[in-house]
Amino acid sequence: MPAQSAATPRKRPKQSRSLATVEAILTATTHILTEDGYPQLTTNRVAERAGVSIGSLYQYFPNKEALIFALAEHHANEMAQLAQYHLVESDNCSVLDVLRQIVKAAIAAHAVNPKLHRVLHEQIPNSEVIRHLDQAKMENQLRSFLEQHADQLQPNNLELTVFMVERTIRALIHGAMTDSPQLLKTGELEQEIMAMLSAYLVKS
Amino acid sequence: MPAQSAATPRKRPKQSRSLATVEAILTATTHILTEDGYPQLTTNRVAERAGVSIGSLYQYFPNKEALIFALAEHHANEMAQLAQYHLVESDNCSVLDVLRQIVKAAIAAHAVNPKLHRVLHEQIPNSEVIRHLDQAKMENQLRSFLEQHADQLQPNNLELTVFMVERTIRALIHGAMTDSPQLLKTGELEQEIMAMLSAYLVKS
DNA sequence: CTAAAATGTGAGTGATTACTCTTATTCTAA
DNA sequence: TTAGAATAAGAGTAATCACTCACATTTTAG
Repeated sequence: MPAQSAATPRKRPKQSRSLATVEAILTATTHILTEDGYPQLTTNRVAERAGVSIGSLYQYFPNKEALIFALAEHHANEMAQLAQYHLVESDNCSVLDVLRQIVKAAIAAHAVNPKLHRVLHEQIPNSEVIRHLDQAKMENQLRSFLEQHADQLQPNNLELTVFMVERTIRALIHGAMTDSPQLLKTGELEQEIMAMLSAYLVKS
Repeated sequence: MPAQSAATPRKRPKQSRSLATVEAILTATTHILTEDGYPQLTTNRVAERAGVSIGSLYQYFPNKEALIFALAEHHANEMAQLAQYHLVESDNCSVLDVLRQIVKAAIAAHAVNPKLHRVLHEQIPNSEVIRHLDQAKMENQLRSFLEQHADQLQPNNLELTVFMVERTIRALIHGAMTDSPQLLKTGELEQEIMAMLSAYLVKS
Protein backbone atom coordinates (compact mmCIF):
# COMPACT_ATOMS: atom_id res chain seq x y z
CA MET A 1 0.00 0.00 0.00
CA PRO A 2 2.33 2.77 -1.09
CA ALA A 3 -0.61 5.18 -1.19
CA GLN A 4 1.11 7.36 1.35
CA SER A 5 4.71 6.53 0.78
CA ALA A 6 4.37 7.24 -2.91
CA ALA A 7 3.14 10.72 -2.16
CA THR A 8 5.39 11.44 0.79
CA PRO A 9 8.41 13.67 0.27
CA ARG A 10 11.59 11.69 0.08
CA LYS A 11 13.39 14.29 2.14
CA ARG A 12 12.23 17.21 4.20
CA PRO A 13 13.94 20.44 3.23
CA LYS A 14 15.74 21.87 6.24
CA GLN A 15 17.71 24.79 4.99
CA SER A 16 16.20 27.86 3.37
CA ARG A 17 18.03 26.92 0.21
CA SER A 18 16.09 23.72 -0.19
CA LEU A 19 12.82 25.34 0.80
CA ALA A 20 13.32 27.73 -2.09
CA THR A 21 14.05 24.78 -4.36
CA VAL A 22 10.84 23.02 -3.42
CA GLU A 23 8.87 26.22 -3.88
CA ALA A 24 10.44 26.85 -7.28
CA ILE A 25 9.53 23.32 -8.33
CA LEU A 26 5.91 23.71 -7.28
CA THR A 27 5.66 27.09 -8.97
CA ALA A 28 7.13 25.74 -12.17
CA THR A 29 4.69 22.84 -12.07
CA THR A 30 1.80 25.27 -11.72
CA HIS A 31 2.98 27.34 -14.64
CA ILE A 32 3.50 24.40 -16.96
CA LEU A 33 0.12 22.95 -16.07
CA THR A 34 -1.79 26.18 -16.56
CA GLU A 35 0.08 27.32 -19.66
CA ASP A 36 0.72 24.06 -21.50
CA GLY A 37 -1.45 21.42 -19.87
CA TYR A 38 -0.74 18.05 -18.36
CA PRO A 39 0.65 16.28 -21.44
CA GLN A 40 3.52 18.81 -21.48
CA LEU A 41 4.32 18.21 -17.82
CA THR A 42 7.53 16.18 -17.71
CA THR A 43 9.77 16.08 -14.70
CA ASN A 44 12.78 17.26 -16.69
CA ARG A 45 10.78 20.21 -17.97
CA VAL A 46 9.68 21.11 -14.47
CA ALA A 47 13.26 21.06 -13.23
CA GLU A 48 14.45 23.16 -16.15
CA ARG A 49 11.70 25.73 -15.72
CA ALA A 50 12.37 25.87 -11.98
CA GLY A 51 16.05 26.51 -12.65
CA VAL A 52 16.93 23.37 -10.75
CA SER A 53 18.52 20.09 -11.69
CA ILE A 54 16.43 17.00 -12.24
CA GLY A 55 18.32 15.32 -9.44
CA SER A 56 17.19 17.96 -6.96
CA LEU A 57 13.58 17.42 -7.93
CA TYR A 58 13.84 13.74 -7.10
CA GLN A 59 15.37 14.54 -3.74
CA TYR A 60 12.09 16.03 -2.58
CA PHE A 61 9.52 14.20 -4.68
CA PRO A 62 9.88 10.45 -5.04
CA ASN A 63 7.99 10.45 -8.32
CA LYS A 64 5.87 12.52 -10.64
CA GLU A 65 2.65 11.56 -8.95
CA ALA A 66 3.88 12.83 -5.59
CA LEU A 67 4.78 16.14 -7.19
CA ILE A 68 1.29 16.58 -8.55
CA PHE A 69 -0.32 15.47 -5.33
CA ALA A 70 1.72 17.96 -3.33
CA LEU A 71 0.64 20.72 -5.66
CA ALA A 72 -3.00 19.67 -5.45
CA GLU A 73 -2.83 19.57 -1.69
CA HIS A 74 -1.33 23.03 -1.58
CA HIS A 75 -4.02 24.37 -3.86
CA ALA A 76 -6.80 22.71 -1.89
CA ASN A 77 -5.46 24.30 1.29
CA GLU A 78 -5.41 27.73 -0.29
CA MET A 79 -9.01 27.24 -1.39
CA ALA A 80 -10.10 26.10 2.05
CA GLN A 81 -8.35 29.01 3.66
CA LEU A 82 -10.13 31.54 1.47
CA ALA A 83 -13.45 29.81 2.02
CA GLN A 84 -12.97 29.94 5.77
CA TYR A 85 -12.51 33.68 5.52
CA HIS A 86 -16.04 33.96 4.11
CA LEU A 87 -17.55 31.95 6.94
CA VAL A 88 -16.60 33.92 10.01
CA GLU A 89 -19.81 35.12 11.60
CA SER A 90 -22.61 32.63 11.29
CA ASP A 91 -24.45 33.47 14.51
CA ASN A 92 -27.68 35.44 14.59
CA CYS A 93 -28.07 34.96 10.84
CA SER A 94 -31.06 33.45 9.09
CA VAL A 95 -30.77 30.07 7.39
CA LEU A 96 -30.74 31.75 4.03
CA ASP A 97 -27.96 34.07 5.08
CA VAL A 98 -25.76 31.20 6.14
CA LEU A 99 -26.54 29.29 2.97
CA ARG A 100 -25.64 32.32 0.91
CA GLN A 101 -22.37 32.60 2.80
CA ILE A 102 -21.57 29.01 1.95
CA VAL A 103 -22.30 29.56 -1.72
CA LYS A 104 -20.25 32.75 -1.78
CA ALA A 105 -17.39 30.97 -0.04
CA ALA A 106 -17.42 28.13 -2.55
CA ILE A 107 -17.39 30.56 -5.46
CA ALA A 108 -14.57 32.57 -3.94
CA ALA A 109 -12.55 29.43 -3.30
CA HIS A 110 -12.81 28.44 -6.94
CA ALA A 111 -11.41 31.81 -7.95
CA VAL A 112 -8.03 31.22 -6.32
CA ASN A 113 -6.52 29.75 -9.47
CA PRO A 114 -9.25 28.67 -11.85
CA LYS A 115 -6.92 27.47 -14.59
CA LEU A 116 -4.95 25.28 -12.23
CA HIS A 117 -8.13 24.00 -10.66
CA ARG A 118 -9.51 23.01 -14.00
CA VAL A 119 -6.37 21.22 -15.11
CA LEU A 120 -6.09 19.37 -11.81
CA HIS A 121 -9.65 18.14 -12.11
CA GLU A 122 -9.89 17.49 -15.83
CA GLN A 123 -6.48 16.44 -17.07
CA ILE A 124 -4.69 14.67 -14.28
CA PRO A 125 -4.90 10.86 -14.25
CA ASN A 126 -6.57 9.60 -11.11
CA SER A 127 -8.11 12.99 -10.50
CA GLU A 128 -10.57 11.35 -8.12
CA VAL A 129 -7.89 11.48 -5.46
CA ILE A 130 -7.53 15.20 -6.02
CA ARG A 131 -11.27 15.70 -6.04
CA HIS A 132 -11.60 14.19 -2.60
CA LEU A 133 -9.31 16.87 -1.20
CA ASP A 134 -11.81 19.62 -2.01
CA GLN A 135 -14.83 17.47 -1.49
CA ALA A 136 -14.14 16.33 2.05
CA LYS A 137 -13.63 19.85 3.35
CA MET A 138 -16.79 21.18 1.78
CA GLU A 139 -18.83 18.22 2.95
CA ASN A 140 -17.78 18.87 6.52
CA GLN A 141 -18.83 22.50 6.36
CA LEU A 142 -22.15 21.52 4.84
CA ARG A 143 -22.85 18.76 7.31
CA SER A 144 -22.31 21.11 10.20
CA PHE A 145 -24.58 23.73 8.64
CA LEU A 146 -27.33 21.25 7.86
CA GLU A 147 -27.20 19.76 11.35
CA GLN A 148 -27.47 23.12 13.05
CA HIS A 149 -30.53 24.19 11.08
CA ALA A 150 -32.16 20.79 10.75
CA ASP A 151 -35.41 22.04 12.25
CA GLN A 152 -35.87 24.65 9.55
CA LEU A 153 -34.99 22.34 6.66
CA GLN A 154 -37.10 20.04 4.57
CA PRO A 155 -34.93 16.99 3.79
CA ASN A 156 -34.49 14.55 6.64
CA ASN A 157 -31.68 12.34 5.40
CA LEU A 158 -28.54 14.23 6.40
CA GLU A 159 -25.91 12.35 4.43
CA LEU A 160 -28.05 12.29 1.32
CA THR A 161 -28.61 16.02 1.57
CA VAL A 162 -24.92 16.68 2.04
CA PHE A 163 -24.29 14.65 -1.08
CA MET A 164 -26.92 16.49 -3.10
CA VAL A 165 -25.87 19.99 -2.09
CA GLU A 166 -22.12 19.47 -2.28
CA ARG A 167 -22.23 17.91 -5.74
CA THR A 168 -24.63 20.47 -7.04
CA ILE A 169 -22.66 23.47 -5.86
CA ARG A 170 -19.35 22.14 -7.13
CA ALA A 171 -20.72 21.05 -10.48
CA LEU A 172 -22.37 24.38 -11.14
CA ILE A 173 -19.38 26.46 -10.15
CA HIS A 174 -17.00 24.26 -12.08
CA GLY A 175 -19.28 24.24 -15.10
CA ALA A 176 -19.65 27.99 -15.05
CA MET A 177 -15.90 28.48 -14.71
CA THR A 178 -15.36 26.31 -17.72
CA ASP A 179 -18.20 27.21 -20.03
CA SER A 180 -19.78 30.49 -18.90
CA PRO A 181 -17.37 32.59 -16.87
CA GLN A 182 -19.66 35.60 -17.11
CA LEU A 183 -22.17 33.84 -14.89
CA LEU A 184 -19.63 34.13 -12.12
CA LYS A 185 -18.71 37.76 -12.68
CA THR A 186 -22.28 39.03 -12.79
CA GLY A 187 -23.38 37.16 -9.68
CA GLU A 188 -26.07 35.41 -11.70
CA LEU A 189 -24.72 32.04 -10.73
CA GLU A 190 -24.78 32.79 -7.02
CA GLN A 191 -28.36 33.97 -7.27
CA GLU A 192 -29.50 30.96 -9.25
CA ILE A 193 -27.76 28.45 -6.99
CA MET A 194 -29.46 30.16 -4.06
CA ALA A 195 -32.81 29.90 -5.80
CA MET A 196 -32.31 26.21 -6.41
CA LEU A 197 -30.96 25.25 -3.01
CA SER A 198 -33.29 27.37 -0.91
CA ALA A 199 -36.27 25.91 -2.77
CA TYR A 200 -34.91 22.44 -2.11
CA LEU A 201 -33.76 22.89 1.46
CA VAL A 202 -35.89 25.40 3.31
CA LYS A 203 -39.33 24.63 4.69
CA SER A 204 -41.93 26.88 3.14
CA MET B 1 -7.47 22.80 -37.15
CA PRO B 2 -7.18 19.04 -37.41
CA ALA B 3 -10.02 18.66 -34.91
CA GLN B 4 -11.97 16.67 -37.44
CA SER B 5 -9.27 15.19 -39.57
CA ALA B 6 -7.46 13.83 -36.55
CA ALA B 7 -10.56 11.96 -35.50
CA THR B 8 -11.70 10.86 -38.94
CA PRO B 9 -11.13 7.26 -39.98
CA ARG B 10 -8.24 6.89 -42.35
CA LYS B 11 -10.16 4.34 -44.37
CA ARG B 12 -13.75 3.22 -44.39
CA PRO B 13 -14.13 -0.52 -43.98
CA LYS B 14 -15.89 -1.95 -47.00
CA GLN B 15 -15.81 -5.69 -46.63
CA SER B 16 -17.38 -7.58 -43.75
CA ARG B 17 -13.92 -8.73 -42.79
CA SER B 18 -12.78 -5.21 -42.05
CA LEU B 19 -16.02 -4.31 -40.29
CA ALA B 20 -15.32 -7.17 -37.90
CA THR B 21 -11.79 -5.85 -37.43
CA VAL B 22 -13.00 -2.38 -36.52
CA GLU B 23 -15.56 -3.83 -34.15
CA ALA B 24 -12.97 -6.05 -32.49
CA ILE B 25 -10.71 -3.05 -32.02
CA LEU B 26 -13.44 -0.98 -30.39
CA THR B 27 -14.44 -3.87 -28.17
CA ALA B 28 -10.87 -4.47 -27.09
CA THR B 29 -10.49 -0.77 -26.34
CA THR B 30 -13.57 -0.88 -24.15
CA HIS B 31 -12.30 -3.90 -22.27
CA ILE B 32 -8.86 -2.49 -21.63
CA LEU B 33 -10.28 0.83 -20.48
CA THR B 34 -12.82 -0.69 -18.12
CA GLU B 35 -10.55 -3.42 -16.77
CA ASP B 36 -7.16 -1.72 -16.64
CA GLY B 37 -7.77 1.99 -17.10
CA TYR B 38 -6.43 4.56 -19.50
CA PRO B 39 -2.73 4.36 -18.59
CA GLN B 40 -2.73 0.74 -19.76
CA LEU B 41 -4.31 1.62 -23.07
CA THR B 42 -1.59 1.35 -25.70
CA THR B 43 -2.32 0.85 -29.35
CA ASN B 44 -0.22 -2.31 -29.51
CA ARG B 45 -2.13 -3.73 -26.58
CA VAL B 46 -5.45 -2.93 -28.19
CA ALA B 47 -4.40 -4.67 -31.38
CA GLU B 48 -3.15 -7.70 -29.50
CA ARG B 49 -6.30 -7.99 -27.40
CA ALA B 50 -8.44 -7.56 -30.52
CA GLY B 51 -6.54 -10.39 -32.22
CA VAL B 52 -5.49 -8.02 -34.95
CA SER B 53 -2.18 -6.62 -36.11
CA ILE B 54 -1.07 -3.15 -35.16
CA GLY B 55 -0.93 -2.30 -38.84
CA SER B 56 -4.60 -3.06 -39.24
CA LEU B 57 -5.49 -0.75 -36.39
CA TYR B 58 -3.76 2.15 -38.08
CA GLN B 59 -5.58 1.45 -41.30
CA TYR B 60 -8.83 2.53 -39.69
CA PHE B 61 -7.74 4.92 -36.97
CA PRO B 62 -5.14 7.55 -37.85
CA ASN B 63 -4.02 7.84 -34.25
CA LYS B 64 -4.81 6.89 -30.70
CA GLU B 65 -6.96 9.94 -30.12
CA ALA B 66 -9.21 9.05 -33.02
CA LEU B 67 -9.67 5.57 -31.63
CA ILE B 68 -10.82 6.92 -28.29
CA PHE B 69 -13.05 9.51 -29.87
CA ALA B 70 -14.74 6.89 -32.02
CA LEU B 71 -15.40 4.81 -28.94
CA ALA B 72 -16.76 7.79 -27.03
CA GLU B 73 -19.03 8.69 -29.92
CA HIS B 74 -20.34 5.15 -30.09
CA HIS B 75 -21.02 5.12 -26.37
CA ALA B 76 -22.72 8.51 -26.44
CA ASN B 77 -24.99 7.28 -29.21
CA GLU B 78 -25.94 4.20 -27.23
CA MET B 79 -26.77 6.38 -24.25
CA ALA B 80 -28.86 8.76 -26.32
CA GLN B 81 -30.71 5.87 -27.91
CA LEU B 82 -31.66 4.40 -24.55
CA ALA B 83 -32.69 7.79 -23.24
CA GLN B 84 -34.92 8.34 -26.24
CA TYR B 85 -36.68 5.08 -25.42
CA HIS B 86 -37.73 6.54 -22.07
CA LEU B 87 -39.14 9.69 -23.65
CA VAL B 88 -41.76 8.36 -26.01
CA GLU B 89 -45.10 9.64 -24.76
CA SER B 90 -44.87 13.13 -23.35
CA ASP B 91 -48.38 14.31 -24.29
CA ASN B 92 -51.18 14.66 -21.76
CA CYS B 93 -48.70 14.35 -18.92
CA SER B 94 -48.20 16.82 -16.12
CA VAL B 95 -45.04 18.88 -15.91
CA LEU B 96 -43.82 16.73 -13.08
CA ASP B 97 -44.44 13.56 -15.06
CA VAL B 98 -42.35 14.80 -17.95
CA LEU B 99 -39.60 15.96 -15.63
CA ARG B 100 -39.55 12.57 -13.97
CA GLN B 101 -39.29 10.93 -17.38
CA ILE B 102 -36.28 13.06 -18.16
CA VAL B 103 -34.60 12.16 -14.89
CA LYS B 104 -35.37 8.48 -15.38
CA ALA B 105 -34.03 8.65 -18.92
CA ALA B 106 -30.79 10.24 -17.78
CA ILE B 107 -30.30 7.63 -15.10
CA ALA B 108 -31.02 4.82 -17.52
CA ALA B 109 -28.61 6.26 -20.06
CA HIS B 110 -25.82 6.29 -17.50
CA ALA B 111 -26.42 2.60 -16.83
CA VAL B 112 -25.42 1.51 -20.33
CA ASN B 113 -21.79 1.01 -19.37
CA PRO B 114 -21.02 2.84 -16.15
CA LYS B 115 -17.40 1.76 -15.94
CA LEU B 116 -16.65 2.89 -19.47
CA HIS B 117 -18.53 6.10 -18.88
CA ARG B 118 -16.50 6.86 -15.82
CA VAL B 119 -13.16 6.17 -17.47
CA LEU B 120 -14.07 8.24 -20.50
CA HIS B 121 -14.97 11.19 -18.31
CA GLU B 122 -12.31 10.93 -15.62
CA GLN B 123 -9.19 9.46 -17.15
CA ILE B 124 -9.07 10.50 -20.78
CA PRO B 125 -6.98 13.56 -21.61
CA ASN B 126 -9.12 16.29 -23.15
CA SER B 127 -12.24 14.70 -21.74
CA GLU B 128 -14.06 17.97 -22.29
CA VAL B 129 -14.49 16.98 -25.92
CA ILE B 130 -16.10 13.75 -24.81
CA ARG B 131 -18.26 15.52 -22.27
CA HIS B 132 -19.76 17.71 -24.95
CA LEU B 133 -21.05 14.66 -26.76
CA ASP B 134 -23.38 13.77 -23.89
CA GLN B 135 -24.01 17.32 -22.86
CA ALA B 136 -25.28 18.68 -26.14
CA LYS B 137 -27.90 15.97 -26.54
CA MET B 138 -29.25 16.37 -23.04
CA GLU B 139 -29.34 20.14 -23.31
CA ASN B 140 -31.47 19.91 -26.41
CA GLN B 141 -33.99 17.65 -24.72
CA LEU B 142 -34.13 19.96 -21.72
CA ARG B 143 -34.48 23.12 -23.76
CA SER B 144 -37.42 21.68 -25.61
CA PHE B 145 -39.05 20.57 -22.38
CA LEU B 146 -38.53 23.90 -20.64
CA GLU B 147 -39.85 25.84 -23.61
CA GLN B 148 -43.02 23.79 -23.83
CA HIS B 149 -43.90 24.25 -20.17
CA ALA B 150 -42.55 27.75 -19.74
CA ASP B 151 -45.88 29.02 -18.42
CA GLN B 152 -45.87 26.57 -15.52
CA LEU B 153 -42.24 27.15 -14.57
CA GLN B 154 -40.63 29.66 -12.28
CA PRO B 155 -37.29 30.59 -13.85
CA ASN B 156 -37.49 32.95 -16.82
CA ASN B 157 -33.99 32.74 -18.27
CA LEU B 158 -34.15 29.72 -20.54
CA GLU B 159 -30.47 29.17 -21.27
CA LEU B 160 -29.51 29.68 -17.66
CA THR B 161 -32.10 27.17 -16.55
CA VAL B 162 -30.92 24.64 -19.12
CA PHE B 163 -27.42 25.08 -17.75
CA MET B 164 -28.52 24.66 -14.14
CA VAL B 165 -30.64 21.58 -14.68
CA GLU B 166 -28.34 19.79 -17.09
CA ARG B 167 -25.27 20.21 -14.90
CA THR B 168 -27.12 19.28 -11.78
CA ILE B 169 -28.61 16.10 -13.17
CA ARG B 170 -25.35 14.91 -14.70
CA ALA B 171 -23.26 15.72 -11.66
CA LEU B 172 -25.59 13.93 -9.30
CA ILE B 173 -25.93 10.83 -11.42
CA HIS B 174 -22.22 10.70 -12.10
CA GLY B 175 -21.41 11.27 -8.47
CA ALA B 176 -23.78 8.58 -7.33
CA MET B 177 -22.40 6.12 -9.88
CA THR B 178 -18.94 6.75 -8.57
CA ASP B 179 -19.40 7.12 -4.85
CA SER B 180 -22.81 5.75 -3.84
CA PRO B 181 -24.12 3.23 -6.35
CA GLN B 182 -26.83 2.13 -3.95
CA LEU B 183 -28.53 5.49 -4.37
CA LEU B 184 -29.19 4.49 -7.96
CA LYS B 185 -30.47 1.01 -7.26
CA THR B 186 -32.93 2.03 -4.55
CA GLY B 187 -34.40 4.88 -6.55
CA GLU B 188 -33.45 7.30 -3.80
CA LEU B 189 -31.45 9.40 -6.19
CA GLU B 190 -34.30 9.76 -8.67
CA GLN B 191 -36.61 10.84 -5.89
CA GLU B 192 -34.19 13.37 -4.46
CA ILE B 193 -33.33 14.88 -7.83
CA MET B 194 -37.04 15.23 -8.45
CA ALA B 195 -37.47 16.96 -5.09
CA MET B 196 -34.71 19.39 -5.88
CA LEU B 197 -35.64 20.19 -9.45
CA SER B 198 -39.39 20.42 -8.94
CA ALA B 199 -38.86 22.81 -6.04
CA TYR B 200 -36.60 24.88 -8.24
CA LEU B 201 -38.58 24.75 -11.46
CA VAL B 202 -42.29 24.47 -10.81
CA LYS B 203 -44.47 27.38 -9.76
CA SER B 204 -46.06 26.73 -6.42
C1' DC C 1 39.29 24.95 10.68
C1' DT C 2 37.19 20.72 9.68
C1' DA C 3 34.29 16.85 9.27
C1' DA C 4 29.97 15.52 8.25
C1' DA C 5 25.50 16.53 6.78
C1' DA C 6 22.66 18.73 3.48
C1' DT C 7 21.96 20.06 -0.97
C1' DG C 8 22.81 20.44 -5.94
C1' DT C 9 24.24 18.61 -10.60
C1' DG C 10 23.19 16.48 -15.14
C1' DA C 11 24.77 12.91 -18.24
C1' DG C 12 23.05 8.61 -18.80
C1' DT C 13 19.80 4.46 -18.83
C1' DG C 14 16.28 1.31 -19.57
C1' DA C 15 11.85 0.92 -20.71
C1' DT C 16 7.93 2.31 -23.14
C1' DT C 17 5.15 3.56 -27.04
C1' DA C 18 2.88 5.69 -31.01
C1' DC C 19 3.30 4.94 -35.47
C1' DT C 20 5.51 3.39 -40.33
C1' DC C 21 6.70 0.49 -44.01
C1' DT C 22 7.33 -3.44 -46.54
C1' DT C 23 5.57 -7.65 -47.63
C1' DA C 24 1.91 -11.23 -47.61
C1' DT C 25 -2.79 -12.76 -47.98
C1' DT C 26 -7.64 -12.52 -49.29
C1' DC C 27 -11.38 -10.77 -51.79
C1' DT C 28 -13.93 -8.84 -55.91
C1' DA C 29 -15.15 -8.09 -60.48
C1' DA C 30 -14.77 -8.82 -65.27
C1' DT D 1 -8.79 -17.10 -64.32
C1' DT D 2 -6.65 -13.15 -63.04
C1' DA D 3 -5.46 -8.39 -62.16
C1' DG D 4 -6.01 -5.20 -59.01
C1' DA D 5 -8.12 -3.64 -54.86
C1' DA D 6 -8.78 -4.32 -50.10
C1' DT D 7 -7.11 -6.06 -46.05
C1' DA D 8 -3.79 -8.07 -42.75
C1' DA D 9 0.60 -8.74 -40.78
C1' DG D 10 4.35 -7.44 -37.49
C1' DA D 11 9.24 -6.29 -37.22
C1' DG D 12 11.31 -2.12 -36.81
C1' DT D 13 12.12 2.99 -35.62
C1' DA D 14 12.63 7.22 -33.56
C1' DA D 15 11.37 9.70 -29.92
C1' DT D 16 10.08 10.42 -25.27
C1' DC D 17 10.41 10.18 -20.40
C1' DA D 18 10.63 8.89 -15.56
C1' DC D 19 14.16 8.13 -12.81
C1' DT D 20 19.28 6.85 -11.07
C1' DC D 21 23.82 7.52 -9.65
C1' DA D 22 28.27 9.10 -9.01
C1' DC D 23 30.21 13.18 -7.98
C1' DA D 24 30.51 18.40 -6.74
C1' DT D 25 29.35 22.20 -3.86
C1' DT D 26 27.51 24.53 0.15
C1' DT D 27 26.11 24.81 4.86
C1' DT D 28 26.22 23.69 9.71
C1' DA D 29 28.14 22.49 14.05
C1' DG D 30 31.70 21.65 17.27
